[in-house]
Amino acid sequence: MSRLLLLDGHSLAYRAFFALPVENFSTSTGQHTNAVYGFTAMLINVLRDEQPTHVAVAFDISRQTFRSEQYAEYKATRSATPGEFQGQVALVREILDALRIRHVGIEGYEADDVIATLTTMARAQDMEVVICTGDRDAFQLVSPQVSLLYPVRGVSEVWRMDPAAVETKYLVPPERYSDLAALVGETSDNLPGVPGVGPKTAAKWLGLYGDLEGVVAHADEIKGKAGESLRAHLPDVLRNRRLNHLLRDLELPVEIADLERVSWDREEVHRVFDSLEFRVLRDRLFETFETTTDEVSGGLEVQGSVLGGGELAPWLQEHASTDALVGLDVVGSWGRGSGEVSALGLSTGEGEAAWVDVVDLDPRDDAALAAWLADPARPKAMHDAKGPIHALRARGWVLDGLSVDTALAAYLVRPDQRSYDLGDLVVRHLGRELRVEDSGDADQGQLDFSADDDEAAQASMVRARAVVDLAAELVDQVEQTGGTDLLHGVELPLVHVLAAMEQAGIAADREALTTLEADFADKVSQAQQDAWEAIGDEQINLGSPKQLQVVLFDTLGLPKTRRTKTGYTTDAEALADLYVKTEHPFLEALLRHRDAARLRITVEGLIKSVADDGRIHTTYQQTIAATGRLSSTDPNLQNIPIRTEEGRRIREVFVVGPQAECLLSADYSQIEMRIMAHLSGDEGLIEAFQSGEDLHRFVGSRVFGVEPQDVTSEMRSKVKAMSYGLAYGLSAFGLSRQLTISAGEAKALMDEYFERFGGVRDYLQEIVVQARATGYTETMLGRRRYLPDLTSSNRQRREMAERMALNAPIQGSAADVVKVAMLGVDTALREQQLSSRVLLQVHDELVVEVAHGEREQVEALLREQMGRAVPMDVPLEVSIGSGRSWHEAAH
DNA sequence: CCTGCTACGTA
DNA sequence: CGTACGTAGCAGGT
Repeated sequence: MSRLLLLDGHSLAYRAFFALPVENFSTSTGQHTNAVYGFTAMLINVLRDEQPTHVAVAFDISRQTFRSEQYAEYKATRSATPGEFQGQVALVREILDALRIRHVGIEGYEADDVIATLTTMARAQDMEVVICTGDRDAFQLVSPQVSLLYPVRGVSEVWRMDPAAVETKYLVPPERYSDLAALVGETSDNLPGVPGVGPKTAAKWLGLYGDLEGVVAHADEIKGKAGESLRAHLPDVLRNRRLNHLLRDLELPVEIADLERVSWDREEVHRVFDSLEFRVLRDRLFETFETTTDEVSGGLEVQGSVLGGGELAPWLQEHASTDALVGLDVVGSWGRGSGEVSALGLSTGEGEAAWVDVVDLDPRDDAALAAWLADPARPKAMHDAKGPIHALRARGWVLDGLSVDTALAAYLVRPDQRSYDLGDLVVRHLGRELRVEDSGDADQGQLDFSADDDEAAQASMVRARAVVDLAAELVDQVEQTGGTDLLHGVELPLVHVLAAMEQAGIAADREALTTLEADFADKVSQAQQDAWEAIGDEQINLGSPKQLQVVLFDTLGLPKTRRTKTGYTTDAEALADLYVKTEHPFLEALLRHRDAARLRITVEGLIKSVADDGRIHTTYQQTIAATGRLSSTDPNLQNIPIRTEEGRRIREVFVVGPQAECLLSADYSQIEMRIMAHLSGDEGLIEAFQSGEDLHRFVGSRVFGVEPQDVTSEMRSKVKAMSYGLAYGLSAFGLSRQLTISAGEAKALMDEYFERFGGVRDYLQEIVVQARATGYTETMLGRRRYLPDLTSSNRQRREMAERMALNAPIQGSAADVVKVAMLGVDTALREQQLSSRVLLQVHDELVVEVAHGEREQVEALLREQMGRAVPMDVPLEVSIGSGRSWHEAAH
């Protein structure tokens, strides 16, 4: 039996809007999403519970309808749509498009008329109909084959209204509901009914005289006050009835057949849910429908088996001895620069597969495997290879010939995804499930392996197969988006460099760490004492913003700070501001406590991450930052303090290893500004860098029209803030706030800047124009970032996307340059047979551990490789320092 | 135990 | 109303 589900998009979204607190639902770009969320959650539930074969969503197009033309006051009492709701309907439509659910709206009519018409059409084909709406007018459509889901308690629950339920609630059958509503009136539509007549009286009359026509015909016979009132308001009643009657014969642009459920657009679903930051909802969507819909055509096929001792060498010979790509799945564990392999799954593109438990390898297998892994002429496809590389290496196997990493390829195609899970990619790009294709042939584990082993083996071989298939698809997509050079020339070779850096780690001075921790802990308790004392010894938790707010704004009655979602901010800037105003000693102690607590926590984290070899091995993430930068986790070594004296003490604990001579830190000076100069081609800025003059002094002299030597430090810091701000899409308002100058002064400063450096202005404008047209920005090496929000009708989202568009090519090109430099440095170290090693990358800085006697050579090599990483119209200046610790090496 | 929020460190 | 990250503790939910 076919079943049509009809939803009233506007009414449900509107209900959701009021049911879910708007402040709890917004994206990082500030888009409110409570209505979209509520609607989508409800849609998923209803689809799951009703299992419709056909679906459509009806929308009101505008408030002007034939009803408001006939009766100007129709719905006139409804208050203006809240600003936070506006725009969310468009997002609901985006979700529906992604789910491939048709939505219909007809100018001049209401969603309910569309629903009534579709109901009539579906009934003509003998379909069941389920209507989901918060509008009571639709009760008139209910019949034995047409039920209605009416949301209650916000949107968390629905009541199923069938004829019996309508009658129980309103005392009349559904076909009389409009008559009843005409008599009683509908406040929300601004349709006044008969004063003094409620549902009970109306139902009684309708029972007596059959229908509204009968009631009207016998109006004279009805006694008492109610009868009098009815006769006085008959015109209203008739008007109500005319207006609440739903039209069932609109001309619609769709037929019932068009509404049949089809598989959704996976790519689009991910994109839309990503942009709305609906993680839980996305999971629920996939969980609920993954098995019930048929958008994936099945699992993956492999013909393979568990190999025993002595079987791997011949298998490799037979299936992996050409330049055809082989998928490799490493089973094991890894992290913090090391790992362990327990098994390997392999598969050819044809699905010839094998699995081996590494303990089963005999010496011949081991040798054959080692040779195959290390052979650059035997191309391998892997997914997220860096971890597996650690695991293989720990077993003595070196990997070469990594020709595709599917995680990296997927990252280049779409760099703004939150994860590149293999299963997701398989479903998304291959339209298949990451599981074994059911062939009905259960004769896989012929040997005496346990079922668990066999299952693990099958899963691993399927992953290997998935990786080969994905590799082909993704390599194609990378090629189409111009990323092939970036993939093969930069990202793939970089995997090995990063693996080596992680494996090396950086030596830590444990004693110094312990001393620091104790030191910071003392400062924390001292500050805590002082803070508590300053508020009459009330021992509040200084780390709780909530408790702080009570003390600051209630107990102490200090002036309120900037609002946050949950109250008033207690951030350092605001507290410092309050201190200037009030000089309250609590604030000084609190700020001191914050600083010390933060440093202590950083040190504690570092202590926990010192490995047995006395070194800290971070993990670099190569597929996280949408701009192309690396990120560092567990621990993050890219945010070790440097700005304050106390913070810099932490850098003293990162030291040269016992076998090495010193640490060397090499960083690019003003790389982002140089990239801006290069990309914009601005003559003034290029001249600034070629002149060798201090950049900000040079720019300051142009902007303020004075000689470079007459640029004051105040002038210099202003243009410095502006220069950097420009790369982030800074506005005049933001500049004024940051420099605490008037908006007018900030505006004048920016105008003058752009007047002097017109190329920069033109470039920044052009980036946004270009990105809006193409949908993406590009770095110097062709790394793309897609920014669909550039055409959003929502100003906040659009402007956010514009700032991202300004920044992405600059930050991303800098990332490109540093990555190329890392490859160059790595290669040069090897070619010159040096044993010095690159240990850390901090965006524009490389930290190298220099082996004895290599300092000068390494320094020259760094200058050379970093300086000429990518040819540019301005010189890339590298500044280098060395010392026993990272702190000493800073310069 | 998980998640969102606030706060804050780096480039 | 300035981009890109990662981490930690709190608070409130499960």
